[in-house]
Amino acid sequence: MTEGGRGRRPRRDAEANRERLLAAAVTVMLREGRDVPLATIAAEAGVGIGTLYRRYADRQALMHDLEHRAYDLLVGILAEIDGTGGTGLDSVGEYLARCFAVGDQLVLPLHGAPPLMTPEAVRARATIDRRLNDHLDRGRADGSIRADVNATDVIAFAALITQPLSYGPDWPRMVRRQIALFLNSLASDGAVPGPPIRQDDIEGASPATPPLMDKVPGCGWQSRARRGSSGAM
Amino acid sequence: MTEGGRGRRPRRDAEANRERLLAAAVTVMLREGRDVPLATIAAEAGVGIGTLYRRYADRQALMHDLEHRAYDLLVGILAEIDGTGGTGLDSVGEYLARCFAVGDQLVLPLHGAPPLMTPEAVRARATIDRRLNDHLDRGRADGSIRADVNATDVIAFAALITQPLSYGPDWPRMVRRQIALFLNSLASDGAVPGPPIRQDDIEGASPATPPLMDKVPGCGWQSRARRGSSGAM
DNA sequence: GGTAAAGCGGAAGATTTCGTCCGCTTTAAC
DNA sequence: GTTAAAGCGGACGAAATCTTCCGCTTTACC
Repeated sequence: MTEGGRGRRPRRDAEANRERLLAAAVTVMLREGRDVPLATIAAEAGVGIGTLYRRYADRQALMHDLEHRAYDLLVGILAEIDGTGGTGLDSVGEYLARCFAVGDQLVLPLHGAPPLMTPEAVRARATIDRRLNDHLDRGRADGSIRADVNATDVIAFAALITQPLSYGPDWPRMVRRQIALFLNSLASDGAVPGPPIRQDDIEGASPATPPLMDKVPGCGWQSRARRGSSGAM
Repeated sequence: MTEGGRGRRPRRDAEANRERLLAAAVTVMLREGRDVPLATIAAEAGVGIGTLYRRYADRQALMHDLEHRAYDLLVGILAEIDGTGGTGLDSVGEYLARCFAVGDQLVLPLHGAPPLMTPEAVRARATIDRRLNDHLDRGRADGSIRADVNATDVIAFAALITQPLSYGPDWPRMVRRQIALFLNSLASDGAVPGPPIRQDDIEGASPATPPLMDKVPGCGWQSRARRGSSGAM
């Protein structure tokens, strides 16, 4: 921002600890669920609880940082795929497969809470939408993808398959089948009812009575403290 | 069980309170997330915290009862559909639409924790699998459904779309599109890679490193107390 | 090396939630 | 109406988690 070149350079260990905290958060939450005590995360990272609180004001701040990292991951995947050849459908399939592969990393911050609205997050989502639409356009041009689906449909499907479900050891195979069925649909020519939904429809809209888990900013996502502090807000 | 006809009949208000507790649990969890204090649920139900604890030993017991109720709901939906006419594909579509419609009720107990293994739960899942396969068979006979998909594929998809996501007010429309795309695939004749997965594969398997959220019996699902009591188990 | 600022760690107090306990109320049976 | 058992409610002690605070350590710069 307006940091200028004035102050002293930040300490190297500080940045390292930040990385370690994020990685530890994923590891521990994968193991014990999203509600692990922050102390457990700090311990996994090998730092004191004070260090965690220095970096992140509360649980929510940590989750937000994880969400940013998740978007980086997705944008990175799309960048890699851009280089690959194949039809538009191939690219979409590759994207979905890779999303699922890194799902554990995404699912923690990305699901269960309303999308983050920071400039970076909004920009990342726009980028993902644009790149996916490019692939879809290419697919329509090369005849591998039907006309009436768009990036939002792909993103919605990706959101579904990257969620944490516990259906046992066969789950990955089951999801692969779901992906195959989805790609099948992209290639077929049946009609999808209703108008396509564009990213702007979602991005602009108010959170409006989401189905679950986000009264104010989050549920399990925000610190359990100060739950009832502001009443009806 | 071996209750016999011996003892006094249970009080009517006791059963009423039980219903009220289950309904309140859904309401409140929908509003504040799965981790609401049990006291909040009791308050919503209009009973004392003591009454809740009389009925349910801990949070997990309550969740299990909710899960049973969720299975009842699904079996009920299938029973209703059996009467309906239409192709096999129509029936599957109707099932998915109704699953999504009652998704809020299902999603609380059914997702995020490994499937319940009580006799009733196992039987309910078997019933659901059987009924869905019947519809699929009928669909294959009437030509509306391809050969290489089975009930497990439908159940997996249903599990995906009934999850709690917060993608704003357009989410229902987006899911309807996903359902349409899925039905499209059922009707098309592309090949799904890999062998179909049968219900037995899942039911019999050990929980085996599920992707998230179930170290021992649950995470947010079990009481937060006694978390670290038994060490490595 | 010396110095000052930044970062670190963990103990301690505050807060929230759990889960029990026991006296009071309601119900079913007579 | 009476009685005894079952059910109810909420205060209370225990336990877990959050969050702050401050003395000690490490780093960047000279």
